Amino acid sequence: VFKITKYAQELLDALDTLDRWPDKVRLMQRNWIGRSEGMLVRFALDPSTAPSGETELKIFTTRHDTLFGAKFMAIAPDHPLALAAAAKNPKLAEFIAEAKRHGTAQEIIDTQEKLGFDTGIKAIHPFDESWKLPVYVANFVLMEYGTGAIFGCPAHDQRDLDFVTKYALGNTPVVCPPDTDPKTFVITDVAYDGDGRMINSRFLDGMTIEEAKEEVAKRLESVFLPPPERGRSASEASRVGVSADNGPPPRPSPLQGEAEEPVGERKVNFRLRDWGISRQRYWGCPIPVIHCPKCGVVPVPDKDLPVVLPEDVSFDRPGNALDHHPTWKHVACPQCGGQAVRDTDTMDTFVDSAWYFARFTDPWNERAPTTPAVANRLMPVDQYIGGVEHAILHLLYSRFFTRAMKATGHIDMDEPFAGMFTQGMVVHETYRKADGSYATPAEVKVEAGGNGRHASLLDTGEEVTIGAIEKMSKSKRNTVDPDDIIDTYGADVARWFMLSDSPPDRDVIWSDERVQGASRFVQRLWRVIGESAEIARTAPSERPAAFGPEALALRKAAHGALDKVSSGIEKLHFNVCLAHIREFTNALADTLAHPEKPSPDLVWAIREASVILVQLFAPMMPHLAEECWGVLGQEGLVSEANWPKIERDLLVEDQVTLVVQVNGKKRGDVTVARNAPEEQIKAAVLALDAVKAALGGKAVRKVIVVPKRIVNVVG
RNA sequence: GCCCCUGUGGCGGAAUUGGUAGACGCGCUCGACUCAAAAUCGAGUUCCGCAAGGAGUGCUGGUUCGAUUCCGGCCAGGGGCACCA
Repeated sequence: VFKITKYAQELLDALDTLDRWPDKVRLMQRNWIGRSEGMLVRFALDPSTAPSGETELKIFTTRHDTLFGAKFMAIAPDHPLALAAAAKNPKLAEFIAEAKRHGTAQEIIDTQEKLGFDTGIKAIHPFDESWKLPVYVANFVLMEYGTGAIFGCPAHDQRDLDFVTKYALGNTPVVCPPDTDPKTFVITDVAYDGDGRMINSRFLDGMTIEEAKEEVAKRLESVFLPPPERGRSASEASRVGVSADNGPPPRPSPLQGEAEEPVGERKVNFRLRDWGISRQRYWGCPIPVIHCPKCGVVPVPDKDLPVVLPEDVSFDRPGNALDHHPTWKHVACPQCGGQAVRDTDTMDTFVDSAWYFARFTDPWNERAPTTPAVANRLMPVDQYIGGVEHAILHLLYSRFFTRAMKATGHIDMDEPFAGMFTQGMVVHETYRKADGSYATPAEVKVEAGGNGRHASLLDTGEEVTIGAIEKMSKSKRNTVDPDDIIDTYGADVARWFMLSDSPPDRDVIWSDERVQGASRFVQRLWRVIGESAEIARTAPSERPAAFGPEALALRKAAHGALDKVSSGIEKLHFNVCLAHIREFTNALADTLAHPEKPSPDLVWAIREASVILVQLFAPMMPHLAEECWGVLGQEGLVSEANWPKIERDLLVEDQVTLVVQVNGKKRGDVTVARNAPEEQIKAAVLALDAVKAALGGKAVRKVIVVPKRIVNVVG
């Protein structure tokens, strides 16, 4: 077991430092760690009812403000007190066995009734020794969380309310919602968990929930009782109740022994549980431990590490193949040399994935898992990419493991992944035949008819219905074969399609029609580059001193695209980048379409543009790009070329077109010099016929000029 | 049940974070080329309207000169956790 819970707070706090992680993933981890602030409260037991001398019941609560709404206590079926009581009560034992049988099944939990069994044990309210609460064993209380025991406050907890309704224990509201008369406020079948003021709660009355929590915590922390082992009488316990209504909280008296413990203590509880790493299966790293009948559990000495799995295993029997292996597990004990056996459990494969990235920084190190100097230089991972399915376990374990490796000196950092990105899946629509069975995309022909799309089987022509778009799976038969894709379209088309069709964090729908669109674009690119290369051959080697309007327009398109794609890639906005590349390709193709013989400056611009174009799509379509690079007569490989330099002055326009609105509605536009003074812009706008018409003779109240964007005339 | 995210044309999706909604593409329509088809090229394509014009980013209120963007309330779809006290 790895004590990941020791790091719960730290793993939670550090989430705030991971500013390049998706909020969604951080939130999921936060919920998984599940911190809640509450109190541990010791309820004394009425000794005459305790099954075997128990003196108290310790519970965890986050709603200590509602202590005066308590109606019962409930303990988990496997709580020690429940087991002690069951030992003397066969009916209770039966109830516990029944509750455990249902225990874990997911679906059942939703529908399962809240059942309880009254043990006959009575707990004493910490603020009133005369107030006795029945202790139930209840099927909805979990031993794994908190102390496995709760106090039930039906008015403000739905589960408790459901429970109480069944066993007729009643409820007392202790928090009154704002703007509600406490005298008429009652709880019937919906518990109130909102904000409000305390009622029916003696010294807490009138306080807010927060104030009440604080008051209860202060009082319970300052009352001491002997620890449970020593045992004590109910009258001793009654000291807790000394705090009379509205009286000051009692102080610990000097008479009380040092060993005494407070009745209540503030406690932070986590949902996160420790990480049990043992698995009874072959596929995992063996746990490097040897069990010796004389020496007990002995770790495998460093010199014998790593423990290697046997390769001659058979899986013809159910159970653990390692355990069945005839020789592997038998070894000499490293301490006494006697006969001993290896642990045949292997580690959870999440253990391996929790630090492989650190190993990758120096996989040649034969002596140690990492070479700290190298790992510290290369880590953390700048950009980690994976599916959301790993948002919690793998990523949390990796964060924990990195901290553990810091503690053991294998790496000197806390967080393994500086940037994190969760990409979507490739999904596909499904096709269902009349008999309900699925057809694969390869068997189906999809046609777009007048009223929507239709699908039919290729061989028989049978109509099939187009079903939901789902994650590709064998059972739904909605998979496409990568080999077929590469044979038909090539890998570059597949890449281009997947990048262009959806933002990378969303699922991409594999659609043959759209893939054909990508394929057409690839053909077009090849033609455009071919034509450009033809012209570019005559380009002057010297950069022209001046550019004509057409050359200038092309250069602006090239550097504009370069600018947008460069920044888009950084932000992982690949689909938008690809749209800009297409736009730029269209601009280049338009220039090439002119029949006249281009002037030298335009030829030079065409060569510049086509080189930039190839470089822009090279990250997405490396094969095509290298071919084009060669066609353009460029040296070496695009993949090794420097990213082109943006000429920023080409991005600045001398003239800007401002949209003109009247009362927020677009009525026209006006083109002015980039730095035109506001007064000049206003005059130009008010002179527009469209503006005059829209105003309909009304006086202008205000003109709002947003530089380089918009002018709004308010009439 | 609790928490979170997302709703934009027939479809996938853009929109410099409050400033021309629909970039780019798929599909569709028309045209050119062709005996014909495919491919290619050109034009069009949010809706209503012949048009002028009007409406429009799930619905509904609000803030603002101006809202897909911000705020409140609903509705729908998806995801996470799930008897967590």
